[in-house]
Amino acid sequence: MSTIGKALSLLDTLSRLDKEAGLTDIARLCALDKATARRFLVELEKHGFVEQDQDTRRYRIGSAPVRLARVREARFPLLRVAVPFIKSLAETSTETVHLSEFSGGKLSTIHVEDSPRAHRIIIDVGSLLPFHATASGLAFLAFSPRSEIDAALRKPLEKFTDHTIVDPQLVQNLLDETAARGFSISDQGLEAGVISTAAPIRTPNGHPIGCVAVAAPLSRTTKATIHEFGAQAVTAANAISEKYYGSERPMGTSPKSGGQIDEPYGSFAKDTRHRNR
Amino acid sequence: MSTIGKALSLLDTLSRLDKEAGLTDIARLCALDKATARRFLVELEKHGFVEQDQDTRRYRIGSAPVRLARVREARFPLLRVAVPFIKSLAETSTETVHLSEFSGGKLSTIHVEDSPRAHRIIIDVGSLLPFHATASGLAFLAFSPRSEIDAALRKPLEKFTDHTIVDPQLVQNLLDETAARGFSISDQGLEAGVISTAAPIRTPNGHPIGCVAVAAPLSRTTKATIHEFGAQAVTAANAISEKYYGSERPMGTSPKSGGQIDEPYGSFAKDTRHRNR
DNA sequence: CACTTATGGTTCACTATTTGAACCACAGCT
DNA sequence: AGCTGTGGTTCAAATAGTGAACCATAAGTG
Repeated sequence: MSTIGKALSLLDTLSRLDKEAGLTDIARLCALDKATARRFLVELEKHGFVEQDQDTRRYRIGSAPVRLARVREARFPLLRVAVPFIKSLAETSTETVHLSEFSGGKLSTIHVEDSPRAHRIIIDVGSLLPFHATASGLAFLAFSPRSEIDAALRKPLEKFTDHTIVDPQLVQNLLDETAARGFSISDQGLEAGVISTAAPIRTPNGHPIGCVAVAAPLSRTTKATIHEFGAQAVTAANAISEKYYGSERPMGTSPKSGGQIDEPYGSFAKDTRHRNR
Repeated sequence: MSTIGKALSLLDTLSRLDKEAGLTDIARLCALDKATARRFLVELEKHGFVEQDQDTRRYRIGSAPVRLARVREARFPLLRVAVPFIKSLAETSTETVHLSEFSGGKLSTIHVEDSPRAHRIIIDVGSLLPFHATASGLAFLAFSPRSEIDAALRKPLEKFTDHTIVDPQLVQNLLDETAARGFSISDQGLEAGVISTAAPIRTPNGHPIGCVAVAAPLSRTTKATIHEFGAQAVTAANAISEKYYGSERPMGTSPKSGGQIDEPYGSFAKDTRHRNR
């Protein structure tokens, strides 16, 4: 792997820790030499990607990503576009709704709106969503090209609960169902007692970039409510896709396929949403 | 320079462009070989730091920084802490107020609240603030260690307007005044007809991390109003510093800007690091 | 229609950068 | 004192990075 790749992996690892970390820990977690880890950290620090606490000598994510994120969001405001829809969906569903984005080969949670109920599902911003065991992962894969599906299913599939489906063929069946239905369902795939449903946010040419997902305690859901949440997730995800790619692009792109998406079931040409804010 | 440094500089350069860029342009702007630029871009893309438009083949900032920024902000919410103060200051001053952060050797604008007036100063998020020619730069330097001041003043100082002060000794005088007063004043240093005043946000041990600045049209300001804005900037900056580094308690009260100018130097109690989760 | 001049992308011999075992300095413990 | 844990540094050995020259394609241009 290239030096750049290693340094960026270090950054990634550091960002997934839930506290600031010392040099030795970072080196161990990244499987790097201490000297190497330090050179990386120094270099990353020069550019503001990490910073070292003056007192504790520990390292944390720096402020450079904040600037980059703002630059990206200024031109490409996924969060800004998506959050109102996520909020609205959380209100109407009264369940926890979260938004994920595909980045660096992984699907990460980038926003969460908690359910207003006392008994609710808690999801952390930044958490990773395994493809085979979460509704978001299934929804993302179901609309991805074959090559990506195959690549994901070739890896060993971790069994998180008694209900996690780890047989690639059975996962493939779920993906087929998802593609046909427009939204995925994960019944306790990652966490016992939690059922989720998700729909993909996609580029104008149909490539998914993330998902909208609703997570609820299994105990208070029925097949009907889950399907209702799924349909709402599709509506929200489509609305986000449209807003995100629709009016936003001053640069001349996609001369063809001027807005039509080759979706699997003809649901969302313009305004077939069930509810909207 | 290390490979990592070069790659991160590329990322920085790409982020400062105001449109997506092609391979050749990127290579030229970064003074890199085309092959090298491409290898960097591919590597950065693998980790989500850039992405390539499928249609135009141009590159833009990817979504990985968005995730990193959220992780940082979750533990280190400068924007979340600062924005209410900036807003409040923009209201009471009726002038444009902006927030800058030091990162990677440079001072960048990370938030702007526009003046409500028709005649107002426009500042872009992401813009760089030269140390000798802006109120923010002066305020930042004035509270930095000698070594950093010397390093900044050793470089050639660009003359942006007829009023820009480029003599290192004269800049040093401004810094001394700023340190004594607690806030800086830049009279048309970067842009003719614009006067600004700024105060530093600082760590508990006094090291500046960014600035709060007020920018107004010269035509409607007097010495008295500028000093009033300066005092208000100090109040806001100190309040932000305190809240940012002070307790881990989430925001309770709304910002009050009615206080006096507290002692501007080294007034923060040492504090143990905050925890998370 | 051949020619030019852009573009993005690739190759591979050469060489500069990265690597890591061993090192130091310091701090807290026993 | 000695031990064991930090963070941080060194330098010969080896690996990873480099870039001139290359290809393929597309859009002009006479």
